[in-house]
Amino acid sequence: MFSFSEENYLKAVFHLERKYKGGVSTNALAEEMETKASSVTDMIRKLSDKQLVIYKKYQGVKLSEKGRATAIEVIRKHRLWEFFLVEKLNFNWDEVHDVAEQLEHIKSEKLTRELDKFLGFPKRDPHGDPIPDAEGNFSVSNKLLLSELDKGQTGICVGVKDTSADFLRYLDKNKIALGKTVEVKDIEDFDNSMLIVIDGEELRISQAISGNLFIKM
Amino acid sequence: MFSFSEENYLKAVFHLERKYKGGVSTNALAEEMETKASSVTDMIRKLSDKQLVIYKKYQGVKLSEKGRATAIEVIRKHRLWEFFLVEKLNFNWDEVHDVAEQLEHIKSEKLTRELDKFLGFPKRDPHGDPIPDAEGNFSVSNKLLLSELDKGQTGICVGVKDTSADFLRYLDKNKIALGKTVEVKDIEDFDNSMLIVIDGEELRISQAISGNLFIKM
DNA sequence: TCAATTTTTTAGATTAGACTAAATATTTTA
DNA sequence: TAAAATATTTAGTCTAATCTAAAAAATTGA
Ligand SMILES: [Mn+2]
Ligand SMILES: [Mn+2]
Ligand SMILES: [Mn+2]
Ligand SMILES: [Mn+2]
Repeated sequence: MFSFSEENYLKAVFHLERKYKGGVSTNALAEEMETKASSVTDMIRKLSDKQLVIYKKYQGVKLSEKGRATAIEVIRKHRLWEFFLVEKLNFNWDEVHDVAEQLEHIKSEKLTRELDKFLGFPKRDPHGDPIPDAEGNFSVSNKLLLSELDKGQTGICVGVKDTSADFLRYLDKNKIALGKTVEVKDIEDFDNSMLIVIDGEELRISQAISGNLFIKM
Repeated sequence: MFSFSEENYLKAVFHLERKYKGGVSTNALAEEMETKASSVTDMIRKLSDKQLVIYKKYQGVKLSEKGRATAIEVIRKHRLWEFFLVEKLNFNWDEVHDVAEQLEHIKSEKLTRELDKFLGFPKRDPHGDPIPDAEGNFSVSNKLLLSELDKGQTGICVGVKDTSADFLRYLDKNKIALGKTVEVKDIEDFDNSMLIVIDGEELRISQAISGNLFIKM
């Protein structure tokens, strides 16, 4: 059907559309894909010819319905595999991304459907991101960043914005995990660092941390 | 590490070495890979440059130790994934090959190791072929073809030579499965067809069938 | 508003892997 | 043992996906 590269571009456009509502720019896409703008222009043309994106020169791209469905299907597979790796194969949540980047391109409807069933139709991946169902539907919960909480407020960790291994291992090291309750004890005006309580233990975290942890109140 | 194409060629050389002991010819490889001899020559050069095969012009190829280890690793993954699909995801044995052809190229040592463990270190894939262990070791049992049995002899089905969906579905339809006992009731001289007994039922099979079913006595 | 800066596209190359057609080497057979 | 047949390699082309450098369009801001 589509090449790995085409699928990766579609996924990138999908993720960037949240931020760039009026159309995703060539440069934004080049940065996301870690490639050159000229390469992006080439690929955009190709995706446009295949009716996967809507493109007018110098105006950026948007996903077509077909492009969006394809992107969501790839994301569904990525997250299902991440769930599989953590739940069944003893992977830690900081180890799954690169493998899922490969597995998301395996083409087999039956495989995806049966994997989903085998895993019990999970709703969220190990990083708290929603897993689209077979029809491409997924919940967008109204979570907020820990950094947006005020002193005295309490919430539950439900996801991470940054999914880098470094950040995830920091969280592991400090016993911060999805599902746990955090309370904002104090906020330092100077650097916006926070004193939080988690598992009854006090912990001081920088804004680099609180700005990458999703909370539900 | 290596491209999908390189891995597929190595696998093909590995399988063909059984038949062509003195070196696998360009044409044999071209047929196995369903490609042209000229493409094979190109790839052989590349594999030779990478020290994966031993090659002298016009003399065919053999795997180097490094090439053999790589081929075995790919075959290990292929068969582990086939086992996974049948045992955990409700695939039938005639549906697994194409998906395994994709999955065998996923690069992650941890994934292979943990999948193996998760599956309970299986020794054989759904078609009766041995699954190499993490060190690349696997048993080569001395099975023979059903067509080699004489009238009156009995054996257990342990594998299939042809793994095409058509053949496997024929076996399913006729209740022939690995592990079952077959008895050769009669052999027709004219066309070598056999009258066999399986599950207490008589069945007449052509040589196309008996020549593709492995038996252990 | 128009020159400078930034963004995007175009032009031209490169690499992997495949193909066709032609050349050359090897093997078979008369 | 020399044609004939077959197998293999070489030469040249093609496509997908990438790159660099240059050109062109859009945006910014003095
Ligand atoms: Mn991921
Ligand atoms: Mn994830
Ligand atoms: Mn197979
Ligand atoms: Mn198999």
